[in-house]
Amino acid sequence: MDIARYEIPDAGTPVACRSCQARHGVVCGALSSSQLKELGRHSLRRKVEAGSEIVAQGSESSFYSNIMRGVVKLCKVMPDGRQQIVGLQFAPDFVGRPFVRESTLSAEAATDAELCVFPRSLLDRMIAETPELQRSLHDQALRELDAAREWMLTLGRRTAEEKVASLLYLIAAHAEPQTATSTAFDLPLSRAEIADFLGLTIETVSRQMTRLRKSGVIHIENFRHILVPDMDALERVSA
Amino acid sequence: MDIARYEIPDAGTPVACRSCQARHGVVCGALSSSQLKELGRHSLRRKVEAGSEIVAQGSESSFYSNIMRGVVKLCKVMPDGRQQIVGLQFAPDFVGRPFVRESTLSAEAATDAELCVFPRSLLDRMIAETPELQRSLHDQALRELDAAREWMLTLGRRTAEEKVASLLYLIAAHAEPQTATSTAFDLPLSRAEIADFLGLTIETVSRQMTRLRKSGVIHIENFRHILVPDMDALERVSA
DNA sequence: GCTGCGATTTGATCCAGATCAAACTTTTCC
DNA sequence: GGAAAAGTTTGATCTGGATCAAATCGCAGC
Repeated sequence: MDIARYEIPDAGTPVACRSCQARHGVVCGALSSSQLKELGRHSLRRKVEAGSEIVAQGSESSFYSNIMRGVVKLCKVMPDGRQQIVGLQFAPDFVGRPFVRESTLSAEAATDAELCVFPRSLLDRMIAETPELQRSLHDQALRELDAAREWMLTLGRRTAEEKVASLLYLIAAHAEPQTATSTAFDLPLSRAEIADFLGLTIETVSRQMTRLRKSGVIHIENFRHILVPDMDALERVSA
Repeated sequence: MDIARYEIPDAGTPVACRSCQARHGVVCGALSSSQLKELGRHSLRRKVEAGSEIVAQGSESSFYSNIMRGVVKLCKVMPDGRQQIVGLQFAPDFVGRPFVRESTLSAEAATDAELCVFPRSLLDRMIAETPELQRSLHDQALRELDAAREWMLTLGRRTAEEKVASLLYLIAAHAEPQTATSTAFDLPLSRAEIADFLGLTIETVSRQMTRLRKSGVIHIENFRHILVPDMDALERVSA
């Protein structure tokens, strides 16, 4: 198999993926060392900047990726332009839809990110040969399904304030805690993206952020940097 | 393994599951005939009536099921009683959350239904031994994930009328078509359940149903029986 | 057939969040 | 360093769907 055949525009350095060889992650944690080596030979480390599309909605993708660093948003767009973010993925998640070529959603880097990109055909073969890998991907799919259903509850039944608090809580839970109770992080999403995640408008998101700030549940610095002095308090307002 | 150990209250007739032996379905289609026989020996055919709970939110379930007949709704409830239906499952879907014992949602029969119930420990062993079964369940999980994400778009970005039309379209798509364009079916959900699926109130659901009826997109008989003369028209108003 | 009850529809009013509009803040790029 | 552009906040007003209230329908039980 020749890596050039799989080269994608602006694909980055064709080096074996060190992080994969460290066996972390949904895919690489489930592979034997010879499989890791083979995957490494056909992988491209690719830096993508915030906003660039990884997979387009409606397109057929010949690639899967592992997220090495950064945040990826999964997005659905209606013909008239209405838009909904249907998932957020963090390192070391796997990006791609096994078994179906055509994507019903787009994947886009929400922050600057680093991916390990490899050909679909190769991983599909490894999935078929490696029950442990199938299990690992099955497990990720089930975790994503749990998360999606939790978000359905948020979208359908929570108020605007609860929605914003829930999203902040979700993101904070992926950041390093500062102390036992407090956490600080940079929001990976703009107000517009938050609105698209929560089924709100940017104005409503902004107003609810202000509300949370005035009530002391969060501190905001420079729009993007958030400090949560007490995670329990944030959880409480997210209902 | 003794089936009595797994007996559940009011569990129904302990007969081998004929339909499973016919190899249809997510689970049974992936098993060898000896596995089918073993699963059959430990299965209970169980009739459940509309409204009865199959798995309770927050409980630990020792059972999985296959849906033989009927519709099952997956539901999340907030401490204050707000409620969201997060999935509908039809025969021959598999019901249960592999790998995690505690359920974060409840499963409830939406219509009178018939299930094939069997012990978690047995299927977990078969999953570990049978890549084909893992694959089949992985595939169902991914289909459910696609569906969940489609509903996130509906919940977040569609209007009340589009929501109601989308749900009718979804259910109609599971019914036998009458002619090339028209379909008739009995709604498996009450107005209250529809509201809980769509993040609306029963009054809004009722008004939108009336609206769709007055515009000729659907005909309603006896509250529950729906005729869709033109599926394309219904799809159009669901945006 | 009458009665009572749950499910549904219909009507009147209210309000959370959308929309429209403008100011302000930060970043980008000459 | 300054101007334009992009992102965010704030304010005024509107509206789709919620809430409150009542009538109607269909069915189970007597």
